[in-house]
Amino acid sequence: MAGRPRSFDRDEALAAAVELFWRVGYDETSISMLTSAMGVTPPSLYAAFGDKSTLFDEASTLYFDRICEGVDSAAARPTAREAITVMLSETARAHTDTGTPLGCLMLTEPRLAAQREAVNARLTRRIEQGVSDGDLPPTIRPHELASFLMAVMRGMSGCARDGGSPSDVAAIARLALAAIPDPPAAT
Amino acid sequence: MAGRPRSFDRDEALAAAVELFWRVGYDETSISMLTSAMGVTPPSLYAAFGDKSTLFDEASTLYFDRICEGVDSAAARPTAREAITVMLSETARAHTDTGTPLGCLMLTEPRLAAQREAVNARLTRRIEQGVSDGDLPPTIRPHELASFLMAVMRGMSGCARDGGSPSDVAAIARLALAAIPDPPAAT
DNA sequence: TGCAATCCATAGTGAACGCTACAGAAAGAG
DNA sequence: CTCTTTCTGTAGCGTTCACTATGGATTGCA
Repeated sequence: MAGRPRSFDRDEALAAAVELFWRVGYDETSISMLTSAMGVTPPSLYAAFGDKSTLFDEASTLYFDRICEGVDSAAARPTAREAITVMLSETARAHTDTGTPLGCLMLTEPRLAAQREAVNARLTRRIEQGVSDGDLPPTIRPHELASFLMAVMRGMSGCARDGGSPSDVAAIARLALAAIPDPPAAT
Repeated sequence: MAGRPRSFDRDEALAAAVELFWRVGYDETSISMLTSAMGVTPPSLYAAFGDKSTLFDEASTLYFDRICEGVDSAAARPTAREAITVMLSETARAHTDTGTPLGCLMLTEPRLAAQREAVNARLTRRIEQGVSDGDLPPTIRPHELASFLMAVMRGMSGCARDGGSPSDVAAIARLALAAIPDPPAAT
């Protein structure tokens, strides 16, 4: 019932897989690249994580959870405008962080459309809240604004991956803010 | 000196390659997929177009030329704001055109960063012209606005590929226009 | 009709892919 | 110690990859 314990740290290996998928993408990442980066032989990898697709699911879910923390943290700001401002500037910073791969795995990987849709939904709800709080004008359509912000962040990710400087990416975020109308001044 | 003429139309075969690369992407497109789509056997493909990378260069250049026609056509509008409006709405329409693959090859394919940079440069020049014409305020930085618009269009491409409806994509374009400031009214 | 040139179809190259069978090594349980 | 269980390393499975050698088919030209 006991058996030999595994000789590697599963969490560390998974973190290495996240970094690799993030930097290279799913299709371009081979099993041999994964075993090298994770410090594990193929049979150990398959025993611990299943096949490549299952491993990617787990890795991308781990990544997604971190994204959601950032989204929730930004959404906790008192006004929707502040929430959006924080989200965009934090996105600009993260996408050009030299300590991680450039851009965003969730916004880049074609097969993660469901994650994007989930973030879009959270963003939509926060914007709806902002409308009912009166810090966004009632004329806006929350889902459309959320989709616009998702599009901008995806564009920021692509700009970062193309070698755009942190200030280039931050400028995109700053200009996007100009698209968000102020509410009519309540007297 | 004469020799047997080729039995396929080179332009038609190249157009099929463009469609396939556009729909599937460079890495995910195999030679066998290309030979099927183009109606050509591998030796004929290699004789007519060189290797896969060379074929992609030719196909993406053909695609790029069509993009540039659209950009130039939009840029010919009398004001920069009109030019941008046309460019965004035409992009929204093209990215969801059911007669072609969804999204944009140039904005999607990682190795086409040079083409994106070229479009960004054209856009920057048109915006500079708009500033000097007085139909954009002198406070804007042309390169930043161009990068913002590129980011939005890339986001529109991703939205379309994720299954966003034409009206979803068009809404992104419409909201982006709100980010462009009016010039101070010249009396 | 024969020659030279060019293209096409079959078939297969070596390499890399995702994945796994197998046997030995390392742990707890008795 | 032995037994059982689980992990590890080697080595290789079948498939697909990009790409090409070879030989026959089809043309223009003499």
